[in-house]
Amino acid sequence: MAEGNTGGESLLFLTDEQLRKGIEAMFFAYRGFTADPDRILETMDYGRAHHRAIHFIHRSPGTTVSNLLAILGVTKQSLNRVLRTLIDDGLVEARVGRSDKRERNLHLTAKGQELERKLSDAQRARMRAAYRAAGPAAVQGFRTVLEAMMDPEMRRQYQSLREGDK
Amino acid sequence: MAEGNTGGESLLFLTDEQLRKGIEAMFFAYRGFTADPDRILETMDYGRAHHRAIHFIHRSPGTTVSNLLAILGVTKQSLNRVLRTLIDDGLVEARVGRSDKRERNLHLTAKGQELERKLSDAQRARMRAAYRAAGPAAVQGFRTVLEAMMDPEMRRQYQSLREGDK
DNA sequence: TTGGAAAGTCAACAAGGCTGACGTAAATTC
DNA sequence: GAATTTACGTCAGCCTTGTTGACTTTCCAA
Repeated sequence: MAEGNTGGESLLFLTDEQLRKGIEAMFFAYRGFTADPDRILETMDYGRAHHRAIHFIHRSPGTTVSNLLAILGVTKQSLNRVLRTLIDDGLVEARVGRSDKRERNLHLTAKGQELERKLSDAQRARMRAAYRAAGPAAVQGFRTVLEAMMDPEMRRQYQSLREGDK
Repeated sequence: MAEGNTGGESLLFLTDEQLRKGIEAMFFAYRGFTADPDRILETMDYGRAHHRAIHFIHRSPGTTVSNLLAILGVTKQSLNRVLRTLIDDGLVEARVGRSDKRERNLHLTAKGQELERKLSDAQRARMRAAYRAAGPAAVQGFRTVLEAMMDPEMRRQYQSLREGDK
C-alpha cells in the first residue's frame, strides 16, 4: 500500500486480512461509540432504545410515530413501550396532528432537550477527540466508507436527514 | 464555534453539525454491517452473541474463556450460555488446558469453521463493496477514525489481535 | 496445606427485540 | 353514507442476551 498506482491499488486492499481488520474495527469502535451515553443512561431508568428515540425526535421535531418506526427499524409495539415511558416522564410530548388528526407529532420537552444535550455532548466529545486525532482527511474517508456500508434504504434515510437540516 | 482556531484546519471540522453526521453515520452503518450475518443467523437458532464468540474463537484458536470474556466485555454467565449451545451443537470444542487444567482452550470444529465461513463471507462481501466504492484513501481514514474512537482498553485488544496474526 | 484464581452452574431478573390480535379514531375511497 | 384503509395504542406472550448473586469444583502457588 506504500506506493501508488491507479486502478490496481484498490484491489490491494481487498485481502481477507484487511477486511477482517475492518470488521473488528467496527466492532470495537461501536462499543466505544455507545459507551459514554450508556453510562449516563444506566443511572436513569433508560437504555439505548430511549437514546435513539430522543436523538431522532430532536433531529426531526414534529416527526410522526410512523416516521420514527421507519428510521429505527423496530416494531410499533417495541417503540411504543419506549415512547410511553418518555411521554409519561415528561421528556417527549405527542401532539395530535393538525392536518391529519390520526398522527402524533413528537417533540422534546425542555426536560427532554436537557437529556438530549447531555447524551449528545458525551457522544460528540468522543467523536471530536477521534476526529482530532485522525485529522480531516481521515474524517472524510471515515464518512465515505460508512455511507457505502449502509443498506440503500438506510442510506436514503441518512441522506434525507442530512439535507433536511443543513 | 464557526471560526477561530488555533490548531488550524482540523478545528474547522468540529462543528456540532459535522459531529452529528458522524454519529448518525455510525448508527446507520452499524446496522448495515450486522444485517447480513443477522439474516443467516436467524434461520438457525443463533444470534449475534453466537457470531461474536465464533468470530473470536476463529481469530484466536485455543483462546481461553477468560480471554474471550475480556474481548467481548460480557459476564461469564452470559458468555457461558452462548458457549454452551455452541459446544452442545458441535460447533465449538472446549479442550482442557495442557499446562493449566482449569482452563478450557476453545476451538472451532469443522462444523464451526463452516458456519464461520458463511458468516464472515457475508460480512466481508459488504465490507469489500464499501471499500471498493470508497477507495483506498477513504479506507485508510475509516480505520484511523475507528481506532481513535475505541476505549483505550479495547484499542489494546484490537491492536494485539492485529499483531497476533500479522 | 491452604488461599485464591479459573471455570462452570443454578436461579432470578430486566431490557428490548419479536408476533399476533384487537380496538379506535380519522381519513379515504367507493 | 358506508366500507375500507391508515395511524396509533395496547394486551398478551415469547425470545435473546445482558445483568447479579450464590455456590461448587478444580487445581496452582505460596
